[in-house]
Amino acid sequence: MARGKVQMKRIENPVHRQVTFCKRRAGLLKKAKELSILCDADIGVFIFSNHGKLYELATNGTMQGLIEKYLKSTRGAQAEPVMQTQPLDAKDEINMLKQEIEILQKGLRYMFGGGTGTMTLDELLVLEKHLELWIYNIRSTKMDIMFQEINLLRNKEGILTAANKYLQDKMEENNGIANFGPITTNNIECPFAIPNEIFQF
Amino acid sequence: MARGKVQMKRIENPVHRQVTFCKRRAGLLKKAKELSILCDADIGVFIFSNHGKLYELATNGTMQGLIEKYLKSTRGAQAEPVMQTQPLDAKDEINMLKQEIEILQKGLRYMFGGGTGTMTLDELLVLEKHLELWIYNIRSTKMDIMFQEINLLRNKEGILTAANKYLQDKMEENNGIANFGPITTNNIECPFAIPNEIFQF
DNA sequence: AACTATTAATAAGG
DNA sequence: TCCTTATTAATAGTT
Repeated sequence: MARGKVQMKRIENPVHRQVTFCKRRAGLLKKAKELSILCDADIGVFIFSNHGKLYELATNGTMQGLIEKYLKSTRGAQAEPVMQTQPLDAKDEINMLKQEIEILQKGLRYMFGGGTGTMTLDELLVLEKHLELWIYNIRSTKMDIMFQEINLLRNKEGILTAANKYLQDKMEENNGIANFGPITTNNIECPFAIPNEIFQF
Repeated sequence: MARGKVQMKRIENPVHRQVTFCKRRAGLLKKAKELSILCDADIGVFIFSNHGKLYELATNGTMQGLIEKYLKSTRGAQAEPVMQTQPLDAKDEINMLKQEIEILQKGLRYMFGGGTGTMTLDELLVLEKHLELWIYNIRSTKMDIMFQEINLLRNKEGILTAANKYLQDKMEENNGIANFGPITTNNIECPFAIPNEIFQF
């Protein structure tokens, strides 16, 4: 805007480009601040130079708060995850769960591995939607199997206790002499009594 | 910048303010685009009007991609979550896990509840760091308790089976007549044989 | 929305 | 990188 009109294309001279970058960057951030003040707007700007250096401005609160606000205001335009409606047999379900675990673990690697994964934000949003359902399914399956096991063992306990009592009665009936007391397992504490709440997670 | 200097403060006249907002918003986005083109920079701008309407510009790719890049470039300056190093007794551990579950559930409400929660991004980052450890702890505790239960029930089974055999031997010894066959529970299938892999999740 | 007087931004040069 | 200055671009107030 001075000493000659500027062509709207990349400045090839690197020194020239760097100078212009500094000047116009300052101008842009100033303009953003002014707009924010004059018109009571909430503005976020971030600029990555061609060498990857970040310059940012958040006019109100933090950039993170602004990004949250931005993401919130753009939610809902996202594709709904496709729901599985058909019932599956146990083997298919286990395979499905395993596959979901793989995807989930990919997600976890992304989230906790410092960005070394390659998931896109879109993938992450789908993952987000599926996560709760996956956890629920996996928990349900695990709990079902374990409770089934526990109930079977309790049934065995009942059968054996009954058999025990029957044999003892028979012996008393036949001999009239009981040479030992009744055998029970009631003195063994069952940890299930304590932490039932934990299974609600 | 014309017909009089403008005071750098909020324009109180709403009509005036709205007009200025439109003009300067267009100017700001134009400047951002020009800077991006001239200097080969990657720029994201988002503007929330005082009525919450969003105007955005992402010069290269999508805003989501830019936000990812932004978040990635600002990671590492975050505070490390404080790790618990002292061993805890079972009750404390359960309480800790419960508390962590509450925070986790708060996080889940935030992530899946459409933003009705009030977690900040900082909270979410801490949550992120803790999540993997929490899940591991919760799983370990649950598995420990359930395996404990299962082992106790198996012990009971063993005790009762032994008692059973002892009583039967005694009866045969005393009577010389066994009026029924041995009682076992071996015909009851145990589902644990099938899906052991699922517990590795 | 269009116009235009005026200010603000900035390209080139030092 | 900062200062200066000629010139262009943005825009405040008006119609």
